[in-house]
Amino acid sequence: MARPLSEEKRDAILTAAADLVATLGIGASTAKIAKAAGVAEGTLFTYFPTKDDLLNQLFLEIESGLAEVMTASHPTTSDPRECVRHIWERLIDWGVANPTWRKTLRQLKVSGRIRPDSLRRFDIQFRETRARVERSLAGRSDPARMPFYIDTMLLGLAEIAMDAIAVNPGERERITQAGFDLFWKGTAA
Amino acid sequence: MARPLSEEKRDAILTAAADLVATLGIGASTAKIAKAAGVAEGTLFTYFPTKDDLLNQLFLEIESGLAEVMTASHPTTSDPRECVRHIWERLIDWGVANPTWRKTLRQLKVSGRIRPDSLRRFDIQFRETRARVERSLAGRSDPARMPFYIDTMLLGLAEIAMDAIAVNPGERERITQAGFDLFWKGTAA
Amino acid sequence: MARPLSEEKRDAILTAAADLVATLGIGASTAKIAKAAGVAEGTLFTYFPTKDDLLNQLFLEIESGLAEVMTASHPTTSDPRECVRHIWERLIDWGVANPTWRKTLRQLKVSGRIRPDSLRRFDIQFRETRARVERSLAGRSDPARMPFYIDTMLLGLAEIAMDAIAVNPGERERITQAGFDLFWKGTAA
Amino acid sequence: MARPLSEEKRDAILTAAADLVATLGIGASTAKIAKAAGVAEGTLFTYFPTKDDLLNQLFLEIESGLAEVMTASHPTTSDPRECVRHIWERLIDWGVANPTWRKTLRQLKVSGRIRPDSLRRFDIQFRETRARVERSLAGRSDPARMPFYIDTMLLGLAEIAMDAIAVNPGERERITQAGFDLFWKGTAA
DNA sequence: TATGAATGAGCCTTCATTCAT
DNA sequence: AATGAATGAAGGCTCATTCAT
Repeated sequence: MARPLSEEKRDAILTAAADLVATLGIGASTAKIAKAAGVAEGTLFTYFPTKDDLLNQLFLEIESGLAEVMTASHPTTSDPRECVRHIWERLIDWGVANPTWRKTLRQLKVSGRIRPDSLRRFDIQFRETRARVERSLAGRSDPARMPFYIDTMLLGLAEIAMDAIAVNPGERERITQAGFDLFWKGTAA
Repeated sequence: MARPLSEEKRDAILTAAADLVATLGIGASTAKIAKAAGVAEGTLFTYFPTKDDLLNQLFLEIESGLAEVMTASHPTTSDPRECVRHIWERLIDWGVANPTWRKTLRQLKVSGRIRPDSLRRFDIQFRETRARVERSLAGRSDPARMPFYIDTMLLGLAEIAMDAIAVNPGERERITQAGFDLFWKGTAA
Repeated sequence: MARPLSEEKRDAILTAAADLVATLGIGASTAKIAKAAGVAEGTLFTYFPTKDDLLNQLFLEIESGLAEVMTASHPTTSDPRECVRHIWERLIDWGVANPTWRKTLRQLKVSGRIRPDSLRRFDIQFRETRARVERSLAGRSDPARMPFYIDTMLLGLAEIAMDAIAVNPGERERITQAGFDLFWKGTAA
Repeated sequence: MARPLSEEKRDAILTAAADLVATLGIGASTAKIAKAAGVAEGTLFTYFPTKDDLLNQLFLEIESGLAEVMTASHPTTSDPRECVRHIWERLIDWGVANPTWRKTLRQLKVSGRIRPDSLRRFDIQFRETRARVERSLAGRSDPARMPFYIDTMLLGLAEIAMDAIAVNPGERERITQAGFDLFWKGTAA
């Protein structure tokens, strides 16, 4: 009757990893992560058999959080523009509220150590939001370009906007607005 | 009067570094880089005193190449749209022609090891192109948003487009077009 | 609760270090020391975070041993001359018994890598012996010269004598005697 | 008809080596020494085929200087005590005037890289001075102990005194006096 | 399960020496 | 003779992972 793995410790490790990866890149050592999490070096490996596993779980955890934010709140209006705008703002809110996670995410994406299936998982979680955006753009955007606009550009633009806000927090409102306008006008047929 | 530093070797090191950083990230070891460049481990350090120096030079070299491409060719028409389109296409061309350099650049940017002055150097080299874009957008874009459009969005969008093309080379034409349209329409007042 | 640090290994490392430093100087590599101690290269650093730390601990360990020898045995007589002589002989005994430690000590002293607080620690350990010598010289030596005689000359002379014995082991008795006479007569008022 | 070796460069290298060895120990790199001497890295090796050769030459050069100082000046009196005292003071003078050389010498002696024949050479140069001391001690010191007093103790004591002065320059007079007294009284029969 | 000591490959850098110029 | 680029073997230290406790 072995002691069960502690959710608490798992989270502590993940949080510590996020912090250190954001700061130091994926080169952050497992030893440092363990210490920051308040667990022993070896304990980390009972929760994540491999550093790669830890990194992948971290990716999943963060992307889940982001997807959740998207799914959690629905716009009250049925106006297409307002609907996309609502999503856009949730995206920006998330980025502003979680600067560390964003940095971590960037490091992870660039690291080449996130497995294809980890990447795919995100698409699934994002599916519902995606559908809402698609409905909102329907009729006013070239249907052939829809995947490009939604899968490639929407998140890409949001990231750029978040970066800009990170550098210039005082401009948050204006950047959010300008970014959204660019997307909305740019995707019109 | 002794053997002069060899431009050839310097370039070989830089090229090898670009290849390996693109593949392995900035964790690519100096030993591997030296071997790939066909020089002794120690030789790398007579050309670049430090790994950080190597990384910064690499950044500078790549950004210079990009800036040069922008500056080298001028549009024939004076039509503003065509002028920006010309620049946009040079950007995409460069990205498609140098996929390794793009990957390297991303790794370097995210690494936190590029010195501020290296980053600033790029702004200077890009200044002329920037001015041309500014002139082209003048009158049709909100002046207050100009810096955001040019400094933040133009290159950002181009990068997203390049990524999309890298994943889907057959769609090059359509992505290039769609990306440009998004920018051009999106930046209208 | 994990495997405890092993006193045994620590000592093996220290002993190996002493041997190699005596022979090769402080340039002796940590790799060689680890191998000689029968532990992995990395293990050395779990016992001594830094080569400098190893060197300082080594210094402390050796000086402690020496100080202990001084403190451990007390002369039976209260005759001042015999008292100093007793100390002098303990000193020489120690040197003869531990030729490697003496060589190591010399290397360490000359290396410039022993921290001031490591040096000071010895003074403290030596304090009791020092007091005994001071009492023995009292009355027959110039009080103003006392610190010079005890702190500077006593140990210095002993070292010279030990060196001479090391070169000429057969002369041990005579050198010991001659050295002591030199000190005793030389410090008379 | 090749260019002859330049005495000047040789000296510059030797001087630079002395400085750096004093500061850094024999670990001082040939590259640093060459740079400090104002010559190219390779040039050092046309003057000294090997680092060991350089170190041995350095030793010889410094010991020669010291021996020369001893031989150069003769005491005016024929009083034995004054004669030894004169020598003792030359020794101390030299040490105080050349702190760097003393440090260098200590490093070299301890390094184990000075060849036996280099060591022997000094004995020869010192022979004349030695004879003078021997004559001065004759009659008042135990003849059997003469070699110990002169070869071992005289220079050893002088070194200790020099060290003490180095630490406490203001006490120069007193230390010189106390050291000499110790030697003189201590060597009486 | 939790701990942290143990491991040895690998990392960046330095170095004495050689050799093309 | 003088120069300094080229070399590859160390050097000190870090790391992901294993395993005794």
